[in-house]
Amino acid sequence: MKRTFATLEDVARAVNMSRAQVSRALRGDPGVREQTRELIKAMAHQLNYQPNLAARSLAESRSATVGLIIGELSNPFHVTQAQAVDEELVQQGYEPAVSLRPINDSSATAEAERLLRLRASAVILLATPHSSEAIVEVARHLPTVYIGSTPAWHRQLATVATDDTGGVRQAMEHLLRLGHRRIAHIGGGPEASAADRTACYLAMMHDAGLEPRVISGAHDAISGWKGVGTLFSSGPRPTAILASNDIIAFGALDRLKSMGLSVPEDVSIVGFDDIPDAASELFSLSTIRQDIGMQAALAVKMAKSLISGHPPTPDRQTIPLRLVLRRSVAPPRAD
Amino acid sequence: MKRTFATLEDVARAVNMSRAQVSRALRGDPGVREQTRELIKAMAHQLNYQPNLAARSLAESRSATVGLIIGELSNPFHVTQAQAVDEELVQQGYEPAVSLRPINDSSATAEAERLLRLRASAVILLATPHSSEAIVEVARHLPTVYIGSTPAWHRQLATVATDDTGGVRQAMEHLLRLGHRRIAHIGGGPEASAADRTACYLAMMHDAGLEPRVISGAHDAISGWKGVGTLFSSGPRPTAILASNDIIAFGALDRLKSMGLSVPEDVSIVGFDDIPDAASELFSLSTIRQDIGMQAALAVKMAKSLISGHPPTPDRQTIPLRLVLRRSVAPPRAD
DNA sequence: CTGAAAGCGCTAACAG
DNA sequence: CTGTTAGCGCTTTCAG
Repeated sequence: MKRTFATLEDVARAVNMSRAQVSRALRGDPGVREQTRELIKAMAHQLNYQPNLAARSLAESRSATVGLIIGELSNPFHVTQAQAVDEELVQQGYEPAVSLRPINDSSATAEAERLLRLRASAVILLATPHSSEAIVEVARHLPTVYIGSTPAWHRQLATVATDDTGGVRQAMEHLLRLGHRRIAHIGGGPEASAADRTACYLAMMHDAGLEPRVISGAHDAISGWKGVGTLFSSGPRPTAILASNDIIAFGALDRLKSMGLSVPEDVSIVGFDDIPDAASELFSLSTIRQDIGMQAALAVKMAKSLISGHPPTPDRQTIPLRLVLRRSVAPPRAD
Repeated sequence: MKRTFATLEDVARAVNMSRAQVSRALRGDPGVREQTRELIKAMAHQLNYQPNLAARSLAESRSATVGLIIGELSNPFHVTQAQAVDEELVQQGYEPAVSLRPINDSSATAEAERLLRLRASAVILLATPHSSEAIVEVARHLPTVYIGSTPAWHRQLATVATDDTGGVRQAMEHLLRLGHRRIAHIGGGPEASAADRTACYLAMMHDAGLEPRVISGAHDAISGWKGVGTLFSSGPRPTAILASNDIIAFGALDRLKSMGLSVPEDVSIVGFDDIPDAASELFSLSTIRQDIGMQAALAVKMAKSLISGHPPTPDRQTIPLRLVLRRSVAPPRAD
């Protein structure tokens, strides 16, 4: 079953021309008579010619491959982000090399070396690895764009950061303006994004002269579920909950419903990320939207600069966020 | 910033030997003195040598690349499946080329050609594309393993099928044995897997002399949510619901809770797939487990046969399913 | 066990 | 506009 492919040589012979000319014609190089190009293209098609990308990158001694490493595949936000970056990469003529293997601080080097073997010209890191050291370690190997909240610097590294603080601020201001006073927060794990959100929540509560209430968990549904359990089992009941991400919010929403509480009448709730399901009738979750398309476009643009050897300036850009209001938020019940 | 890499030549020169021998040593070819190999390896490491995979596959005129195309990235089941296949592929020495772009019947050819350019030696299709024609179309291009329920045949195609019927049968038998009589079904879309599940449900209800009740939707949460709305707004209330997959079940569960109904006291519910969240406290969903590891291993094994030119026999194997009982199922309330 | 030589399929630099 | 000539970095005979 070993198939053999048509080569440039085959096409060249068939049209009685040189390999070089065929190559030029097929790649859209200007120096080819239009008529010739048509002929060549037709023959290539007829012979079922597909360029051998390995040969090409060997000859060009560079490759269009850009690695794409995804944080948590179990997090729909990361998956959506990955799709956006992938699409942008393809659009810009790159060949994404996606890795589904979870990468942690210690496997980062191994993954980078894998990309080196593929002669990837850059890598885009989605919210992973967690530590700045590990991020820098990757950047030491090849041009790197990191999308996430962890601060890290290296001459071969550019960062697309999320304005976690600005996002939380918008959400909190809205809740406060509506009259909420007992606002609780269910936080994510130790990653920078979660930590930043929690820190901003605390600061805002403090500034408003209110008593903060933080439940810490991870960026998953069960944390939201448990968090609500804890929040409503003792102490004053919150009238609003700020979740560190949408998944937590979903878990929280679920628990509230099974406790017979309704949203937003009894409790308002705000998430973070605006993942696809947030807009669904099922949740109709107010949340802080991350503009994934903008992130992706910026990340690829930065990768391009890095590849060309001109690190982008600034090497860290922050994408603004905005609050999207849906049915999960209302003024507190007058009581 | 154009980095240049150490080549085999560089290492060879450094140890005063030929490229050929260095190549052999590094790849673990037997014909090398152990001491020499050590020396070479050390030098390669010191020079930070990373083999150029493009050059290798060009020289070998074959590549270790295997494409992996994922059905719906928004479906956690598919994502988990993809990770399992990816891991198995790596374990077997292949280089997965994952595609995040959604593939439909018409883009199938384009995607196959992309893989051809990469000289991928095979492709693994996860529940996509939907039609047998499109699946066969891919197989016409390169050795293909399809994991899913759509029946399709081609000499270069092997299938890992799910025993949808067996799975539904187990679930239904269990519900019937517990005494449920009003069992409703919320179905998925037109794909083969969903259709097979629905067909089996209908057959089982018929055999038991019971009145079937089918709500059709898609394999997403909102379908479950809406389905429950419909089921409980008119007609006799079901005591059990068989969902075509776990996501539908989650949506259903959610709606039931907000309607003040409790699971399993008021309604039992069974899903399909056993995605990671099903086991969570949050849902504790009884479901039909697909053994993802077994699927992945079989798929890669089949790919291997196909690549070596010996199509596996049989070319379609079915993975058995089993019912996993959790808290979402109980006997019907005596009324 | 080791080396020399011949490509794999493509692009690039230089002539016409 | 088109052809010729060199490689890109690696594996693979085929000789020693």
